[in-house]
Amino acid sequence: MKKNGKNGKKEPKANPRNGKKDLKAQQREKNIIEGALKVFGEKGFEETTISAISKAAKISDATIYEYFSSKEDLLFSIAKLYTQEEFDRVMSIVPYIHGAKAKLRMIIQAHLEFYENNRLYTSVALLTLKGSRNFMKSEAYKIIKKTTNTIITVYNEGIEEGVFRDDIDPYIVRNMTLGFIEHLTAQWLLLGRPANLSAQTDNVYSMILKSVEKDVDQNAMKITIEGFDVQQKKDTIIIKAKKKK
Amino acid sequence: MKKNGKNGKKEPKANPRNGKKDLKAQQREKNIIEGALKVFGEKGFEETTISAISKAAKISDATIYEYFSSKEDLLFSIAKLYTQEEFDRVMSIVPYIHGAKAKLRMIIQAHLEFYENNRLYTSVALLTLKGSRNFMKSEAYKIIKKTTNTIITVYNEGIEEGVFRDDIDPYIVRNMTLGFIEHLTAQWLLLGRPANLSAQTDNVYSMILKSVEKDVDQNAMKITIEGFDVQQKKDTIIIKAKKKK
Amino acid sequence: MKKNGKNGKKEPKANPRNGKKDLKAQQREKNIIEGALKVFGEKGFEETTISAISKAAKISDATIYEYFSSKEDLLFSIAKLYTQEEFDRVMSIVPYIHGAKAKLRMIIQAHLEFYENNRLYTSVALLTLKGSRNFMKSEAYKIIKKTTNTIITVYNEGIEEGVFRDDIDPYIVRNMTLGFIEHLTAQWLLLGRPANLSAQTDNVYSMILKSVEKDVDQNAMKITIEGFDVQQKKDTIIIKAKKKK
Amino acid sequence: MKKNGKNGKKEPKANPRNGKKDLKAQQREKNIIEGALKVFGEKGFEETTISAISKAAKISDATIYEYFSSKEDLLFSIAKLYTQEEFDRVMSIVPYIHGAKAKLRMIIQAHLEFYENNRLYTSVALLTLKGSRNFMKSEAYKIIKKTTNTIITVYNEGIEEGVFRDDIDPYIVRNMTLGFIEHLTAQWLLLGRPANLSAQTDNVYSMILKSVEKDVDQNAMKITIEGFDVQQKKDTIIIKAKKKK
DNA sequence: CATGAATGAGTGTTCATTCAT
DNA sequence: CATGAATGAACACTCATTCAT
Repeated sequence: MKKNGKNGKKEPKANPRNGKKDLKAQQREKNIIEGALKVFGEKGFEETTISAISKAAKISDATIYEYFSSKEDLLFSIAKLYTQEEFDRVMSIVPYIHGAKAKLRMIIQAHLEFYENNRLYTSVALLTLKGSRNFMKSEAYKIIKKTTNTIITVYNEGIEEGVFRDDIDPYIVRNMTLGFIEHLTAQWLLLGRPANLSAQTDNVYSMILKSVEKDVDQNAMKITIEGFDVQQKKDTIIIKAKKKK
Repeated sequence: MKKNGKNGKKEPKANPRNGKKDLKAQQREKNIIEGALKVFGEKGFEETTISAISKAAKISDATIYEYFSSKEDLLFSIAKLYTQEEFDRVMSIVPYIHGAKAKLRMIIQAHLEFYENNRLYTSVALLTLKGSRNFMKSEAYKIIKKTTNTIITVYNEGIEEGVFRDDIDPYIVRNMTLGFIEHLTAQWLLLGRPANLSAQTDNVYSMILKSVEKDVDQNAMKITIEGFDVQQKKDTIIIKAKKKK
Repeated sequence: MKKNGKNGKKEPKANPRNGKKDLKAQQREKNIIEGALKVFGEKGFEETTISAISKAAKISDATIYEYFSSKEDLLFSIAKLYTQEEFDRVMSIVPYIHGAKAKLRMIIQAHLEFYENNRLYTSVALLTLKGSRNFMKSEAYKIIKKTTNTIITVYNEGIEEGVFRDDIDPYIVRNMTLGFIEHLTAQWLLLGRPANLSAQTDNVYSMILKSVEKDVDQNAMKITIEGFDVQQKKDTIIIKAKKKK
Repeated sequence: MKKNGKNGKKEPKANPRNGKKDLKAQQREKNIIEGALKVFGEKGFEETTISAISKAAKISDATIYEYFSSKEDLLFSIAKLYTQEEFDRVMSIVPYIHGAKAKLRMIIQAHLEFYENNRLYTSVALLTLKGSRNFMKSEAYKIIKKTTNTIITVYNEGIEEGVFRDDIDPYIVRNMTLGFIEHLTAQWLLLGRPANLSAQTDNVYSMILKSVEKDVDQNAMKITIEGFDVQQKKDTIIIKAKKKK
């Protein structure tokens, strides 16, 4: 962004976010976002021109500015919309999932499926937004954060439930989970490998699970054998006949 | 990239990569890369101007084009140089590390330390290069790939050694490892959390290890008790007295 | 002006006002100013496009920005150049003119001739610059001011010499003089009346003179009549026969 | 003016200047003009947006076009309204003023007072309208002209009355008078000097008067001396004894 | 080699104006 | 009438890149 440096965040002229916003306008806004998504997704931010977006949305350049205050605002608005929708979708599923492990799996699955089903958005999110120094200051980012925080919540639930280790910083868990998912997704996006993203759900889930679940260690198996002394060590069990008196 | 760029990979006018390249030239090239690193690292690709780089390197705009064919070439060259150097450094350590686990740990440590000690490059690598659609086609990317492939090599070594599970796609392991590391690094870079990156080495290592190491499961313990039949299941051991004949 | 609000006064890249500035550059700068003068003079500031100027100067749009930091800077630079040149010209004449009245006349004549001989600049100065809220803050304006202050100097000289009234605020004299000249010039410019501007020199001069010169009152005429007593009052002369002894 | 303006003087859609124009509409038109005056006065023509005016007038952009055919039309309409009102005001005073000198003074006073009391309009008139190449072709300009012609009328009256010199082109007198007044006003407007504009009435008046009034020359003093022939020339009086018969 | 100087090509954003409702 | 919404038409300014010296 260069030009017109003057302004800062300036409400677009005709985007009265006053709830009732009539349907045509709402539809048009959606249209623009779809168009923008398409172009941003294919070309990236800098390579995308407003004119290309307006063409894709079949409206005029100027009209875009009725709905969004700048090219960047438009970019961030895509994230806001998609993330909010996805967040709502996931949240609506949550009540049906019981247990932290199942929730963890669900989160992974939801992410992978979402990315897989929204290739263009994925491109925007992983290639463009992640590199944006301004995105993190944006409104949209807050929603993203809310979403990713569910991983922390679920992890903590798992600790409560006694299924997850309690010796890891939850932020690290989130880092691992998202890092894994996003890196995998990026490979899928750019290299086409794996071919099927959501099919990786269980692979990802099981690996992360290994990292976070409480060890099913031998302490969990109390071995008693009549007439024998049983000593359980880390990875050795010593069974000796009881000494006769 | 817009402008003039008739582009097409075009050898820079006066950069005879003919081995003997005199020292002054070599030094100057290094200079330019340092300057570019500084500016790219602070502003990102699009916000960086050639003129800013030339100022930082204390040479003229035109001279940059004696050494690099384009702004993008310069960007990628940074990656090439840094990655190569880091790769060499790591490779020089390898012989002193024995065992796949130790090597895995070393790779994680090397990455985190490198990122921590090269903040500007980290910024370029994670924020700029990762989002570049052209980077993957570049010469520099091949070197990166070579580097990241060591993770796969090490993982395979671990399988050979019997310390890593053999039921995971090595690419998934690489994805997890790099995804984890890079996500963590990005958080450090952008949010300052964790404050100390390389200090996370063991946390990261242990979590990844959990995911990939061979289960210290009961199969690893062959239990035989004279006079008894021992059946080992996943987490149950059934010990019955042998039937007398 | 819209765009790029950021900047303020930013030295154009390649306008090293370092004295020696080679001739080609100097010539080119002159060229641009001539081109700009032509277009500004014909169309006014807002109606003028940089592209029209660059066409008139037979160089590229971008080159203009090598010499001037903005469209407005270019506009003001015209004034700076012309005023400075004219100021120098007038100053070189001054030594040859003696007496405040003659100097006043010369100033009027110089103004009218200059305007008449530089119709385009006159258009820019009277129609465009005079309405510019920024011009008064510009460097160029200072030179203008220096020029117009000569009127005050001359007026004060006239007071010293005893040819001008000493009961008028010199600033008012300047206002009257310049106001008269400029209004007349504007009529000439826009309506073509009077047809010949500099021919009005004496008309203007004599009218202004009437306003500022010391009354040629009866004190200037010493009346003596033999055999009579003559008393001269403001507008009465009393002549009485001398008393006979 | 750029943009859409297919222009061509085109009657505003819904401004049936058919006399009966209802009061609400009349009021609204006034409203718009007041709003426009405020914004034009503060920002100048190009910097002023229709939207800013509509905001100031608390109506919609489109409504402005119901009353005025273009931004420029609106600008000129301000002048028309103000000038007409001022003209009417002055004309209503005229009958009470007798003598060309007094009228001349009144005109000067009226101008200065009007400018002083209508700072915003003054700004528009002196900074914006005076530089407009189109204004002179406008309807509004005719009214202005009618107004300024009173100076000529009064001057001619003065000649008739024998109080003004008859050897000056009346247009020159108008030029001097208006030039003086406007230059002084511009200084007041932009530099705040003089602090009090209308207080300059007498200064201005007396200076202009000096320029135009008939010399209180010796012709005004009829000298007769018994027994002598008195010849009065410009600044010489020749008194000769009458020839004895 | 190094560079000063020139420029082609590009684009986000603004805003006066229109018109369907 | 009043207006919300849409848009066509413009343009100042930037910068990567080239090339003569």
